[in-house]
Amino acid sequence: MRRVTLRDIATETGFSINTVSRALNGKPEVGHDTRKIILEKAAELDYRPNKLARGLRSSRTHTLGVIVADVANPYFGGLVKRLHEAARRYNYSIILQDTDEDYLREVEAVQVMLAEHVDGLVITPVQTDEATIIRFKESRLPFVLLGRHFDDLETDYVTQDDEQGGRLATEHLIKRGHERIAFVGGPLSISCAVGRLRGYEQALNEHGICLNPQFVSTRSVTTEDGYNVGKSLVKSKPRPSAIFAFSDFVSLGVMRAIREEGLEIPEDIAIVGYDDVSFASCLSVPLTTVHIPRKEMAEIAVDILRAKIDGNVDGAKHVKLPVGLVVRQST
Amino acid sequence: MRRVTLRDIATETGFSINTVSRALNGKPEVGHDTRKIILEKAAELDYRPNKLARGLRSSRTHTLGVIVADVANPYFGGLVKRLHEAARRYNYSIILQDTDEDYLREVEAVQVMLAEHVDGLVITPVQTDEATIIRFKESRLPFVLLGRHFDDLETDYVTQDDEQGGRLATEHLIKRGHERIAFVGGPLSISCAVGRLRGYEQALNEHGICLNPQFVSTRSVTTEDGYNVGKSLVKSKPRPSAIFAFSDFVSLGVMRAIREEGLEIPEDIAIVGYDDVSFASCLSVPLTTVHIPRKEMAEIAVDILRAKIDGNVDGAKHVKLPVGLVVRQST
DNA sequence: CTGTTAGCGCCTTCAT
DNA sequence: ATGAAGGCGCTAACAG
Repeated sequence: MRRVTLRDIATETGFSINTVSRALNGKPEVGHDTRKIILEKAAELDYRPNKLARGLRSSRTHTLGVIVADVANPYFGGLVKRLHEAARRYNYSIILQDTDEDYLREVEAVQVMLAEHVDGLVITPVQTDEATIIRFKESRLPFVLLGRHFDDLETDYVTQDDEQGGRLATEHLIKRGHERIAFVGGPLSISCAVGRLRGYEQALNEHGICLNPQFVSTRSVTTEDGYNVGKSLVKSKPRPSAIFAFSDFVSLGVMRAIREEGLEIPEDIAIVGYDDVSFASCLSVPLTTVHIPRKEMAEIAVDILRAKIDGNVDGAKHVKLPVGLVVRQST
Repeated sequence: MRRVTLRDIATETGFSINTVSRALNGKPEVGHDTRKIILEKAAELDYRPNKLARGLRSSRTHTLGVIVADVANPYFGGLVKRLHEAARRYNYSIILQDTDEDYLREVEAVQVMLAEHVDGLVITPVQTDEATIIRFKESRLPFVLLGRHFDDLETDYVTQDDEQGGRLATEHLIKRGHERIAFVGGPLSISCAVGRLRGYEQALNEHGICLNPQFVSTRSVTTEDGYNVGKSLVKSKPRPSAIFAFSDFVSLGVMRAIREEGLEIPEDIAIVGYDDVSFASCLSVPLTTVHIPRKEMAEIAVDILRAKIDGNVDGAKHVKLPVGLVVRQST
């Protein structure tokens, strides 16, 4: 029950392997009848090309590498899903590597991708430094950063507009009448954290609210972090009347801290998250959050890669997509 | 800036391509010094084998296929993460396909995996029928079902013990003094749904509680479903004092329905979920739920696959791992 | 111990 | 419009 190869079709139809190959690849220089016969036989035998052989020959594997920090996190999971969808449309397969937020793993993942001869690479780093990225550029493997970028590095990237997101969230709270708005941010080594903080500051500024340093922290990534920071915020005096959190996961922690103090959301403290992760709408108090256009981001990333793979490059592409505020009941 | 090949190392060291290959592959029949020279040169040149060529030659790609229903769902995301970890340990790469719970996509995914020449396949189907699976067996590609199985099909599988899970959850509620325990189950086309229902029935039986058909439904998969079923349960008279839901996602919906009626968890209605998804512990009322040993499941699945790939087979393996109850504040 | 020979399945010349 | 030859990079078989 061996695999069907070009040779099989060749012997069965009487043509040469070559003609068969050409017919199957839709080359123009094949006789009409010949092509028909060959295609029929191929279908009959359920021929499927051997990607390995093809890849070896053409040095194209029709495979994209995807490196993410944590697939178990629905934020990345969603991204991976979209990437897969986009890639599928062009018959690209996806090789996945999870770095578990670990820098060494990321380096390793890159090596694997190189060994796999992926045609292109999407990488969604979270907290790595630039070294990996620089190494990339040297490897000449087409790649694009997703959801994060480095200001001082000339690479292609597709991100959400975090400044806008920060502004949207903060302005929304201001419009609801809040002035004591706390910012439970992420570490500033993450580019999105910086953008969101800037947006927050801008919004306060524009509305003549001065920033209270006590209300600003930049070290939360997990729910746990959110809980801890939330705890101290809730106990501070005066306490904030609203909180803008780095992510929906961080929000979960903050919400819990708020509730543990016997306070109500949004009556006592309003809260806005970020990411619009799947469960955000399902919480007991559905979470107001910033929606990231993951689908578009994934599609654009794949398009950029395809262009680079096909050699249609005209300088690095920098795409920053607008985000949207999803107002639910936590504000 | 071409890739380094065996030939490069061969010419530079003066040995034949072959010897180089053997040295690099750790074959015993290579001289000590020779090996040393070759390894050094390989390191110096930063040689990395071409997986395509290797795969073509040896018909082993050192790649595992993973087909899941929805990576964006943290349940599957977690599974994928674990699979990746397990595979990584043996230097297997992972090709991912997301079926989006769609049967046709699943069929397509299998084709892709075949074309990719993966060495083995892990498949985590949700609601497909057996046709895909049967087709597999014919393709002679080593595969293992994860988290689900078919009673009447002789295949390898690794699952959690859903009957036990159903029993654990129900017994826990009974011990807490509940008698009016509702079951918000999943469609019985999903094997886990069947197991959980059986466990539920058994537990009730053993404790002499008779099953109230009004309290049993089997059609919830999403949070939305949970919400709808929850709504009607909450309004029924007498209403249940506890609810055992098919999954944590379904629980979210049920919890929301409960709250909307102005009832408290767990005081008015206790609730137990299933899956122990990442956010279950972070909810305002942390969810009591059944923990599935995903890590072990993933590891065993990979081990089974490795054995099959290496031809060490001794009949289909059926592994059913015990689950555990994680008691939190929703009960 | 090491080298030679022979493909894996495909595609790209070049010839016919 | 078709065929023959060569090779992508690697490994397995057989010599020496």
